[in-house]
Amino acid sequence: MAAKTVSLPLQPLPLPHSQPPPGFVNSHCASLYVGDLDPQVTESDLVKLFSTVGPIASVRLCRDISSQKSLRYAYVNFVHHYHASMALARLNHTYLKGFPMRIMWCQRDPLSRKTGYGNLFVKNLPPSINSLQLHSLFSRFGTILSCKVAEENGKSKGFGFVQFDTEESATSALYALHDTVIDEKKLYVSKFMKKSERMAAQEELNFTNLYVKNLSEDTTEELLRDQFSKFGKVSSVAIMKDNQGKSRGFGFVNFESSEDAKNAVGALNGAFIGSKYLFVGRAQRKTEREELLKREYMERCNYTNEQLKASNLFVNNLSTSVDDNKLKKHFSTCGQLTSVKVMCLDNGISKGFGFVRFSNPEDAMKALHTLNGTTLEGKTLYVAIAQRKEDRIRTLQNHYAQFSPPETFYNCNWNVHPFFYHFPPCPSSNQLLSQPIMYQDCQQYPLVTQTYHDRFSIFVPNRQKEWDNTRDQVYQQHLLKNNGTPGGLKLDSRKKGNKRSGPGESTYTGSAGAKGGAHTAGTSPGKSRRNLEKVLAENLQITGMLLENNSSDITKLLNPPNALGCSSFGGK
DNA sequence: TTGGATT
Repeated sequence: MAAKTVSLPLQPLPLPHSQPPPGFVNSHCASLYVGDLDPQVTESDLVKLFSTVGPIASVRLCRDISSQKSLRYAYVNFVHHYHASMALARLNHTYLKGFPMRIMWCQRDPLSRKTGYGNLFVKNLPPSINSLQLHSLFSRFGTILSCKVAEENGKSKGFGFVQFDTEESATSALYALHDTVIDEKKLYVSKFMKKSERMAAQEELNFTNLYVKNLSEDTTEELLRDQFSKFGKVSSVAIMKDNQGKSRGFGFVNFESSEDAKNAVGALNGAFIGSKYLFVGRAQRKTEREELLKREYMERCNYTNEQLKASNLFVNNLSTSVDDNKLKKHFSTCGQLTSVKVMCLDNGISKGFGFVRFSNPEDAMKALHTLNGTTLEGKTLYVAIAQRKEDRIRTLQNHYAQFSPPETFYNCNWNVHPFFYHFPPCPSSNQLLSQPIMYQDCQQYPLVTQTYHDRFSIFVPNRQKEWDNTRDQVYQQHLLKNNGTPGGLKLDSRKKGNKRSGPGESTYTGSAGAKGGAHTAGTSPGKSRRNLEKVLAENLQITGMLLENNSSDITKLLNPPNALGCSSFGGK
């Protein structure tokens, strides 16, 4: 059946050391998972092959309990971690009885396999790329846990999988390698999605049935039909009613065409109909809704409260033209959203800020890092981890307590430096709640480094220059107004003391210091951005080479010698 | 052309 022949090594490999060298990788794990085995592979085949690398403690080939047929995977337990590590480097993707083995560190916790964390799907691979080459191509972006090209009868099926140990590595690889041309084929790289998830995504694109809520009591099915028919042929309208025949405030409108349904969502979601603002969105099937709720619940169970908090983002400086849908569109590029809300006044006009909740904190962090400072409808977005109201009040009160000058500061008639205008004079909790501020504290999120800047600057790190320029302009205008003097301050020594403790002074120092803080902190957006840029730059070079060179050069490029200078055992 | 694992 398989085109390739048995490929046991012809002679035992030379062992560079019988014992792990001092200071070698800290892990004690010496167990490997060996998958995708030929069904004919036996325990003795595995022992024979793996013991060429180092002493083996045990091998277990998993078999069906009743038929005793091989389940095509095994555990190989070495005596030493070092030899396990070496076997992984030398034998992964090599052929045993015609099948390339997929070797991984033994990972008993199925979570990463089940969730698809860091997992990519790659398709449109040229037939020349096998698992080892795919591994080489992706390995520059991080640590690969598992990688394979799907094969049938020894021939590539043109697609494969690469799972990294972090989402960050996977995202870097995706951005860098998607659309790269190899052997005249343009790679397609995406996040791995289970079939059910893809079907659901497809369904989301092709829906015809709409869920309509927030209906006023007097809204009739006829009125709804009238409104929705403006966008295309409506096949049914139903408002849900209670036992007394009273509207339950929600219903369904089904269109004949999915395009019309989408247009209706765009136009009528948020529209004022009857005496209320409608919510209009894709109707979910009952099972789908139940599944979603169940999944959300399960996902929440896998995260700590602190991480869950970090799935919700606060988005400020929204244009009044941005509604829930536009916000959703802008943020859904970073992952699956579970809710989007632009906060509005009673008259439906946007308050200029909103909240975006992702299904997981990783996607929320990606959005925070990639979308903070981006432009939407002409305005520069400010994105931060959302805080609960009570946390925000506490943070702000602490903030003001630290920086507020004595009461006399507010009562005097100084010509105050314009930097001070950032601060309202009376931080009562009512006032704190009445308007959004530019900054929400990140201290609750465990993965974000705490710096002075993180806690106290009201300025967005990667917009720092723009902010500084704006403030300089404000200050210049201020100077002009005051005949070129910095406000004509007449300070006695007491007042100078006050000024030094004033909020504007502290903020200015804090934000200036933040430039260093934001770019040197271990997990800061600055570093992440730099890494990504580096990776992209490297890839551009590689892509350039791939485009220019012929296939033999490409093979060399994709198939560098592995850790021990040995590319594989035969097979090909 | 979208995966996976019982020592």
